[in-house]
This record gives sequence, C-alpha cells and structure tokens, in this order.
Amino acid sequence: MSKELAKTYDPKGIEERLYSKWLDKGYFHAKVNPDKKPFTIVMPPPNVTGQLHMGHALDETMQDILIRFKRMQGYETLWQPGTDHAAIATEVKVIEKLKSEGIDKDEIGREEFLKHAWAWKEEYGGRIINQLKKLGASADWDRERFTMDEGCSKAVQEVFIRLHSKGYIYKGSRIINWCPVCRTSISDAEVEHEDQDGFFWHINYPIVGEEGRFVEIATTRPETMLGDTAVAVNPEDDRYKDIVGKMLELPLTGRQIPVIADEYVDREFGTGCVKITPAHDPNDFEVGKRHNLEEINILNDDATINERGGKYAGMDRYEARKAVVEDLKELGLLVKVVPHNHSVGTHDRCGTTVEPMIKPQWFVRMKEMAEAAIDVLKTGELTFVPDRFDKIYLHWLENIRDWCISRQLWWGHRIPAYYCDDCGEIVVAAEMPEVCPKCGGKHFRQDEDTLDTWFSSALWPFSTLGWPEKTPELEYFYPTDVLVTGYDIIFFWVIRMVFSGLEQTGKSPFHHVLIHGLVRDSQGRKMSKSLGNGIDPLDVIDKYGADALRLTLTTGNAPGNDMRFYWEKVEASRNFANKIWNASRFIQMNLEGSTVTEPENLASLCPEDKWILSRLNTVVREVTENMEKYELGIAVSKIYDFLWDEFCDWYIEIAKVRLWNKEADPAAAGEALFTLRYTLTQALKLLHPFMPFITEEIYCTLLPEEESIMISDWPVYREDMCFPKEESIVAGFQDVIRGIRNTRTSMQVPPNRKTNIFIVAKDDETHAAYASASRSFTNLAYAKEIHVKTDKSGIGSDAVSVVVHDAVAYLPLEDLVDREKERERLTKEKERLTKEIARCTGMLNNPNFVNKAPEAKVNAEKDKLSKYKEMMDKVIAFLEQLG
RNA sequence: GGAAGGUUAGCUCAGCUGGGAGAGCGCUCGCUUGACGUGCGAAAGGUCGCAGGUUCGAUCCCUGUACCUUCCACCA
Repeated sequence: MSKELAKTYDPKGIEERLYSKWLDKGYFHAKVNPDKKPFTIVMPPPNVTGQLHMGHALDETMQDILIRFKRMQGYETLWQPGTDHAAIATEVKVIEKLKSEGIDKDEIGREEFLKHAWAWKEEYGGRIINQLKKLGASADWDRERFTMDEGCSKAVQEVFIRLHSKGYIYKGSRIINWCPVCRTSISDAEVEHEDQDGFFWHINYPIVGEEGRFVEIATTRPETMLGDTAVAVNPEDDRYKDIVGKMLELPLTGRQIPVIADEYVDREFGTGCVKITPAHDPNDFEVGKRHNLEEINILNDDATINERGGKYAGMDRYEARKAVVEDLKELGLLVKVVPHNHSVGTHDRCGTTVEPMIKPQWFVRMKEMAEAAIDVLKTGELTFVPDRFDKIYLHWLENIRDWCISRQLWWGHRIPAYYCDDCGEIVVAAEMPEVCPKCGGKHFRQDEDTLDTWFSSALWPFSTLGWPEKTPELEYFYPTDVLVTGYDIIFFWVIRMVFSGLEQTGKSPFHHVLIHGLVRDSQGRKMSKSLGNGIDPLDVIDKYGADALRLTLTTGNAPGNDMRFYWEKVEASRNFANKIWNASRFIQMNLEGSTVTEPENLASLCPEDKWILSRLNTVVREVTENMEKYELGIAVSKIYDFLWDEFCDWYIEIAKVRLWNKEADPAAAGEALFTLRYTLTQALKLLHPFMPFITEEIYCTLLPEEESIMISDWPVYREDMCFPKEESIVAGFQDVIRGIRNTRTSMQVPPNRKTNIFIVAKDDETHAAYASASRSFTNLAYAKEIHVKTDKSGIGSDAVSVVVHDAVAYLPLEDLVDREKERERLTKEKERLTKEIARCTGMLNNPNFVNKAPEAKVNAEKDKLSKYKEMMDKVIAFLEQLG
C-alpha cells in the first residue's frame, strides 16, 4: 500500500478513523489471561453530569500513556472506565432543569423525581465518555460501569451491611455540617474554610442577682446566643474563678444559664469567656457533652430561626443577626464591635456558609480502618508518587473523625436501614424485613436518606470487578497497579478507597498513587466557570488535534506539580507532530520504488547508521526506565529531542547522500532506508503512548504489513545495537560540522557557496573513521567535497581552520577570508580553551580531588586536559600564522 | 497554629544516584539547501532567592532566612 502523505499534518479525520479502527479491532478490551501478567488502572469515574475539562484531559492522558505503554510491553492491560452518579451535583442539576419546566421536586415526590434523574443520566451520562474517546483514551469500554448500576449498588449495600454488623457504621445524633441551601448534611471533607472579614461582637451577659455585674463574651455569630446554654471560662483563669457556678441571664430570651469552667477556653483569646451553644458549634457541642448541657436547636433546615428563637422566629440567620445586635444595643448590653477576620466553613459545592447542627445521621467509625490505611503506607504496600504526599495522607488519617455518610438527597444509594413502625427498631438488611425481630411488628419504613457519593466511589476498584462475587476478573486484575489522580482528591477518594479496599478485600486497592497537579490558566489561576478562564480540551483537540493536546499536557511537567496552559505550548506540540510527519513523508517518498536492504547483521552497517541505532538503543533504555518510574515528562522530552535533533536534523541529512546516489549504489541506499525506517518506527513506538494517533498513522504507512503500532512490541535494549565507537566518530564529525557552520556564519559566507573541506585527523585510526563517513557529511558541511588527509600538504596556508579534539578541518575560503574576523574567532576559541585548561588543571592539581574522587572522574579530567592542550597548541599556531 | 511545594535565561518550566547549567516560546542575524518556513543554520541571554555548613567539589545534601503558592487546623 503506497500512500501519498500531505505536506502538513492534519489530525482531523485521521484521529476519528484510527479510533474507530482500534475499537473495531477490540484492542482496548482486556480478558482474564493466565498467560500474561495483568496491569490494571481504574479510571476515576467522571461525574455523569460533567463536561470534559483540562483536569480530566491531564488525568486521562497520563493513564492512557501508562496503559498503552504496558500494553505494548505485553501485559494484559485493563483500564476500567465508568461514571459516577455524583449525588449532590446531579441532584442540583436535575432540580434546576425541573424548575425551568415549572416542576417542583417536592411536589412530584421521590419516585417521580428519580425517574427524571435517570432520564437525565441516560441523556447526559454518555457525553463525557464520548469526550474521553476524542482524547484517544484506550479504556475497556465494554466494561464501562456506573456507580449506581446493579453491581455497584449491590457492593454498596453489602459494604454498608458488613460495616454495620461490625459496628463500624452507626446512627447517632451528633453535630454535623449542614448546608441550608442544599438542605443536606455534608462531611468534613466537603467543608471548605475560607477567611472572611467579619466582626467580633462583645456582649454583656448580666449575672443573676448581682445588679450591674456582667460577664463579657465575644462572638462572631451573635444570633446563636438564642441557643446558648452556658458561658465557659478557663478553670485556671483567676479573673473569673469567683463566678464559676453562678447563673447568668441570657439576654433577649429570659433564660438563665450557668457559668462553667472548661479547659477548652483559651484565656488569652477574646475576653476569656465563651458563650456555649452546643447545638450550633462543634466545640460547644463537646463542652456541652462534658457538662451535660441542654442542646437547643434554634435553626430550621433552611437556616431561618425556628420557634425556639422567640420573636426572631422565621427570620433568616443573617437577618436575625442584625436584629439581635440591634436589640442588644438598645438594651445597652452591646459593649463593642471589633472588625475580625475569621475562617468560615462553606459548602464546596455551592459556597453556602454551612451551619453546624445536631441531627440524627449515619456515621462510619474511622479509627480502626484509618489505622490499617496508615499501616499499608508505612509498610510500602502503598506508595505515593511523588512521596511527599505521604505526609498529607498520614496527617489526614491520623486526625480523622468519623465520617458522616447520610445525605438528605434522593439521587444516590438509599440507606438499607428499616424502621419498625411499631417499636422504632432499626433493622439493617438487604431487603425490607417481614417481621420486626424486636416486637414482631410487620410494618417498616426504609430510611429516607441516601449515601454520600464517595461511599460508592470508595469501592470502585473492586466493585467494578464484580465484588462481592468472587469473579475471575477480581481474582486476576485486583489489586490494581496504579491510581492516577490530582492531589485535590486525595482526601475525598484515595484515602477512602484505601481503607475500604483493605477492609473488604484485605489488600490495598492499588500499589502506587501517581499524583498530578492542576492545569491552571496562563496567569496561574485555577480554571473555573465563574472566572470564565477555562480552556475546553475539545476546542484544543479541534484546533490542533488530540496528540498535540496530550503532548502539551505531559511535556515539561513533573508529578504532583501544577502547570500552566498556554496556546503557544500547543502550537509547539503541533509543530512537533508536523515535524515527524514530514520526516515520515520524506522516508515514505524514498521508499517508493526502492528496495530496503536488511543488513546481515547490524555490525556490518556503516558508522553513521550504527551511530543512530546506538543512540536509539540508549534512548530506548532510558525512556523505558523513566516510564517505569512514572517520569513521563522526562521520558517524552527524551523522545522529542531524539527525534527532532538527532534523527531529523542529523541522521536524515546524513542519509540523504546515499539516497541521492541510489542508482549508483542501490545497496547503500537500501541500508540507509532500512536504518531510516527502523529508527523512526522504533522511536514512534516510544512516542505512541503520548501521541497515539499520528504514530499509528505513520507506522502503518511505513510498515504496511503491520496491523497497528498499539499492539506492537515495546522496544527493548539490545546488546548488538550498542556501538560506542561509532558514536564517538559521529560526535567528532558533529563537532567539525558545527565548527564549520559557525565559521561560515561569522565569515558571512553565503549558504549557497560550497567549499572544499580538508580534514587532517590526529592518527591513523581516526583518519580511517573520518574517511569512511566523510561523504555522508558533505551536505551538512556545505561542502563541495570533504577530503580526509593524512597531512597538511596541498592545503593553502590561507585556509580557515576549525580545531576539534581529534582533527583539524580546513576551509580554503580564498579571497573571502577576512583575516581580522578570523583572528577574532580564533582568539575567542583560545579564551575558551584557556578557561577549560585552567579548570582541568586546577582540579588535577588538587591532591584532594585526585586522591578522593572516583578514578573514572579523575581520568576523564585528564583526558579532557590533554585534548584541550592539543587543541590549544593548534589554535595558537594558526593565530601566529595569521600574523 | 501546623505542614507541603516553589524561588534556575525575557516568559513558562525541566534538571535522575552531588563532578563542566537545559528545553520550549520569545529576541538577534542569515537562509526559496531536492521532508518540513508548523522549517534550516548561527548567536545573544543565567551570581541556579539570600546567608552559613558538610564535601576535593553543591543548582542538587544539611541549617537558617526572605518572599510566593497551596493544604490542614475548633480558636469563640
């Protein structure tokens, strides 16, 4: 199959065509295969409601790179995809949609609402998956799962029941974070603390029976005083020792509350007296428990004041705050108002200030499972890349509190708990019980609440493989190998997967966690909807192709670090794609009507060919090592440099001479073609995980008998492809060429003016090496011909000389020589050599260096010194000659 | 109040186990060289935040310090 390639690479059409091909061939599908080692990644399930953003693009690209790499290495690779029901996020969107249709959630009721939610899921659930496909993601779509599908739901139920029977899940009335807008409880992890400018209101609480004596408290939330049930002071605080035990009159309510002593109070802070509102502050709640205080809830679910708030009932919390302050002022009890910056908890979904409230909720007891999760990191069964995230993980787990898992939402897994209508007994079971085990009653109601969305995603690595059934997949693919995710999701998801995996399966759900940073805008800001600074990955793909986007996201980035998005970076990536496209086009054009000559063995090839193969060999080894260590950015930059600098800028140019002389020497041209094609296709394999589309297109064009690069073998280091001597010959030649180009530029010789070049090598061996490769370099040196000679005879004394370590090249430039410029150039060279010689000499004269440094280092310096000295002698001689 | 990361060329960032500072973009000069101007060639540009220490030798290790970013934390 011969194919005419376009002059510039256009990813449009190609990407779609190739993706369909891969899907049709079933390359993405993984099967249980005892003959192969498995390699598994579970995809962090994107929200069904979501749209692909740069964060996904980065995350999925990194996973796809690892998956494609391992697939080529011969592993049975499973990339397990799916979507998350995203409880709150989806519910909010469905409510909004219904609202726009004039439908009220509460009016239609739970069942009807869920119908709408599922319809939404059906409509939009596939959207993000299709977007992922545009990126080239080679996930096993046949195994796509959803956190609320039958299997995952069963896993959720099973885990709930198990944890409950073990006593790790319990129901209790405790203080939780309440979002008054979403009207649900949320977990600690979902509370975002932000500093806000507010006030410190200092208020006098009169002491009962002591006319004119007050206790001054300070608060940032004066309205909560309606629920105060004590004032606390530090037991060691001499200022207040005498009032402990006395009663205070709580202004505006007429209630009397005691002064209590508790260690919690910081004497230094505020007035040293703290109002205690057990129902609306987590610390006060604890204090209240210690002192047996009444808990007075003064808020409704929407954060308006309830009937316990007396005249303030019905007011919004902020309205009430104003009113309370106003009334206190009138009573003369407001001492002062001080501006105060303090941290306020907000709901990460909607930004609403959360209210701590006491509510009956379901919790997961964390102590034991957290310890297990800590152990598994300490023993090394689980590792973070980079490892600095260890501390973050450990710190969170060491300070973890019980996890509030119940949500007052409809979209989610309903809690499998049933209440007996007759006696109130709670039964946790898979099905609604027939008979109450306590009273024999027959009527039950299921708990109205659903579970935190992260409860189900915590099970993702094993629920997707069929757990709790003992499936062959679970046996084979679990535990997974690496989890790839952003650092922003460690608490929500990674930790919960680890302890859930350990608890349910006895194993860490993955061995490594590869952490990446955020993709920020060009100014370093987070991309966000509200700022409108987000870049749509699909836009990038549309304009430059998925390969360019993928390369952009992986180049020059280290694990765990944030990166900035620039369109210029994408352009650079696009340019690279075009570069290799054109290199391939060149090779393809030359393959037409030519015969590729497979060498008998690689050692019989010419030095230039051996050089590039040897370099390729090194790159293969290094890139593979980098990939194994998750150093994707380093790996890809090595491939980039090899392909552009060494292969395109040097090797292709070197090979041209033989291609042009195809008629005269077809065998030589054939070997050049062999090396060109081999080197390129091998390097493309290394590049394939990063740029899957263009590599596939080129690979199949150059090797029509191959089915696909993505199922080809990953290159391995070969002893028979290691040619250090040839590497050194070409390195010498490269120095000569660079020197010549440099000289020509400084002499302002026009590029079209070709000259003769004479090279005098320093010994016979070098001479032979230069002689054998000289012809290939003619073009690169802008030479008519390169004459490799054993001595200077016949070279005009006015020739410009270029000194390298093992040879001198002469350019007879005749009348073009500007002696002044030449002197300048040689003087500069002399200065450089002087510096180098001084450096080497300094090191070698230092007995400490010679005695203590490794021998190899010392010898290397000695070699360098002698080379520099030889070069120096020659440069000085040439300078003298110039007069 | 804890903790982590950053500080390297004009900009954005790499730099593996300490041994002569790199890339991309930008800038300057030259180029219709038979794959590519999304290109080729040549150059300019850095006290590797600051101060100490360890070492024969430090961008890299240690200590301190300044500034920036982020995370965690109940300071009413």
